[in-house]
Amino acid sequence: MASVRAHSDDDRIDQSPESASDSVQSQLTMHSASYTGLPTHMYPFSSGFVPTSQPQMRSKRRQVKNACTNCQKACKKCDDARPCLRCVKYGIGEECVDSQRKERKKGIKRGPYKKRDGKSRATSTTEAQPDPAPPPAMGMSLSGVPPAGGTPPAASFMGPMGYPLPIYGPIPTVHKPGDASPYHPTYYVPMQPTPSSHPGQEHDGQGYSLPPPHQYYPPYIPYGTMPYPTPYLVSHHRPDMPVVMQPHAQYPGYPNGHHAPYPKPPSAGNSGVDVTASVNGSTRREDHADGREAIAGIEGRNM
DNA sequence: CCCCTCGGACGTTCAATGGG
DNA sequence: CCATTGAACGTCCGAGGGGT
Repeated sequence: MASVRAHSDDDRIDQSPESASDSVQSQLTMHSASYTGLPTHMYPFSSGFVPTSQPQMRSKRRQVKNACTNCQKACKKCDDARPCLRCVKYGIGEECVDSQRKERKKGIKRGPYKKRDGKSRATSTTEAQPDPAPPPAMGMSLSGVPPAGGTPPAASFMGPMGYPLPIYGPIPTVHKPGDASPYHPTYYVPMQPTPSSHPGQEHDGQGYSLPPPHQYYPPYIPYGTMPYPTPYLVSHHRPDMPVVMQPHAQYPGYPNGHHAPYPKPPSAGNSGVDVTASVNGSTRREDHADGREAIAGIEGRNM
């Protein structure tokens, strides 16, 4: 997941230098400390948080379990929320549905496994860190206590994105594939911009510009008190998308049912939201009768 | 300059395999 | 049975090119 990169213009919220268009930052994704317990979100720290003595390292890229169909088509970053941020931005929240996953092949024969080179019993996934001082991927432990050993994390008590842990919200439960799409209301409590988080920083997960505090401090809602449908009424509280959504009725269906041009997202000038991305219909992949042929293109590509 | 396209790097999942 | 392996499958970064 994800991180944020500051941009000189306030609207960029993406962590990647990628086109502003799809710079829909998926902070939600990185928030859910779900999948493996400890989130391995990407680029968690602004360079300001990373000791300069250490080479800037990218933490692992974090992926959502299941991108929505729109993001999948666009090969763009999605998040766990539905509608995802990108769809919300393009006003196609109602079309934001999980993509369908192929079933994995079975019965594939495999050759004999390579022998381990005799050393560690580290598993492939829990590989013993050869690095004595592994990068502070999280810069924290779940307990909020800085991990023992190694270099002191740059932001020991910060959750991903630098949100202080105690108010970071609940640790979502792990869901297995097939479970109903979990939704955990996520409360975004913005960190204070740091002097070091300046525009243009790459993959630092922090440097986005923040709207005035009154715009991005979400109301505190105790976990569990928000009814499930809420996400459809109130957009995810996040500093970069302080958008109050209307019920789906807000989104007019496409004429003929599909593939009309996405509405252009509101202009950056008036919302502080990333809107540099226009989704202009003719080129949207939804018109994917061509180009990457929508899903077909994806399948064809065999990504 | 902005935005879209898409190749390919990278992450995740999980069946097959191997060892205790 | 469980740990490990490794390939299938998925996500999405980011370069490059077209459009405005």
